[in-house]
Amino acid sequence: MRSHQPLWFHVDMDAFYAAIEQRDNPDLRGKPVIIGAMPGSRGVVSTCSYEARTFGVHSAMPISQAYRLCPDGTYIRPRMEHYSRESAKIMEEFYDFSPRIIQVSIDEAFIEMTGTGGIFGPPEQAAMKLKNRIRERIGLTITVGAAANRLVAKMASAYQKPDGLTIVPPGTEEEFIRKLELKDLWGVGRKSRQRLEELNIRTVDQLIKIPKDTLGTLFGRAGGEYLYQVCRGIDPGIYDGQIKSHSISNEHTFGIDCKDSQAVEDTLFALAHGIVFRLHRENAQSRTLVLKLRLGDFSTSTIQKSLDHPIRTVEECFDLALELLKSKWDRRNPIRLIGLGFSNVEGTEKVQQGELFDDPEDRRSKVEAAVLELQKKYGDLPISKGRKFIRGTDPDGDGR
DNA sequence: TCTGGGGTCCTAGGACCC
DNA sequence: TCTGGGGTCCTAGGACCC
Repeated sequence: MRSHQPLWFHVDMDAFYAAIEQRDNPDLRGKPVIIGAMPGSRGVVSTCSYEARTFGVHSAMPISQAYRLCPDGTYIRPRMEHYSRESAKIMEEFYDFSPRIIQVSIDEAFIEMTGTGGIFGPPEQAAMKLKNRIRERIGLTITVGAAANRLVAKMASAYQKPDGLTIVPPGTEEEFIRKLELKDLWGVGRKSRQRLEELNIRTVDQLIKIPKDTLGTLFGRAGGEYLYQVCRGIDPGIYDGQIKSHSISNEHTFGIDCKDSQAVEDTLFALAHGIVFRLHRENAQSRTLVLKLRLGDFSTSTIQKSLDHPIRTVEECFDLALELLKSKWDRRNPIRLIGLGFSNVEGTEKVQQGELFDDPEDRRSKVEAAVLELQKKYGDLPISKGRKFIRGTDPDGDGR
């Protein structure tokens, strides 16, 4: 069997949420469409159409600012379920081109095209077939980057958008990357760029000249190694599917900063409910709970606690969350955002059945499994009801 | 400008054990 | 009495990505 030159495509859907809304509603085509929070509320732009971008609007921009720049735009709340279904349809199409798909977000995926030349032709041809397929069957445009590894394919897809195609032939990686700005390097954000600028490094050319040891001293061992590789087009192994740990979290930003303990606790309960039920749904478990607080001045802190056993019930999770809240919040400081999450989430294979017996928490856990079944049947119960419901079925009858 | 919500990965310090 | 190195786990914070 002959060996093949590795070939990866990175596919990015163009202005995905906005493009779906424009496809579904012809009145919106050719117009600025902004998906995200509603003007007047706290929140940001999630995605916007290319027409909106000509006004200077972009992702992650505060919605208030977007509204000032583009008051006549159409503002739409995201319809995530709809977008997820469209995303799944697109992924299905990708499987006709290769069995190796790595979906990295709702609107992005890697496709390994190594050895498919005999079927789809050279990279240009294969990419055009893929783009045509998605346009014809889904009605959306995509941008494709092609290279010998995922890191360069990813940066190639960002090079020309929308409806773009950039191919970086093997051996020309460094030449391609030299055309980019530092901010275009994947994994180099605002802070790293600032630090590089302090050192008078403003271009990729300048970065390539810095010895690996020096980068290590400046950015830490892992950070230095990463920078050394990324500017040379060497893939350190991004998205290799090796997920070491996993976390599940929910957070909520109050419309107005909140110092009403009852309101804060109610929100905390809803968050606990959300993450515990997701844990059950994923058949997973965790011993570590993380509470996140963001105050009125936007300062953010977290506090976490690990137990010697998995947290399995909403009650246990909520009680622990309250304990963390009490230790971190002095009640005079209004809260902007409160978040709750599990970290170090693992699959439940490791649970020893024996230790579940005679455990009072286990009965609660079973009650919650039953509630989960009901929710599957009848849809999500309102959270406020959920709190009463679960407390009302308290198997210990101790009123907690 | 006035900043969502969901994540992953890394660092550094401290506790504890051998 | 003062001293070391390594490993593992936990915690808090921060950079970055979509």
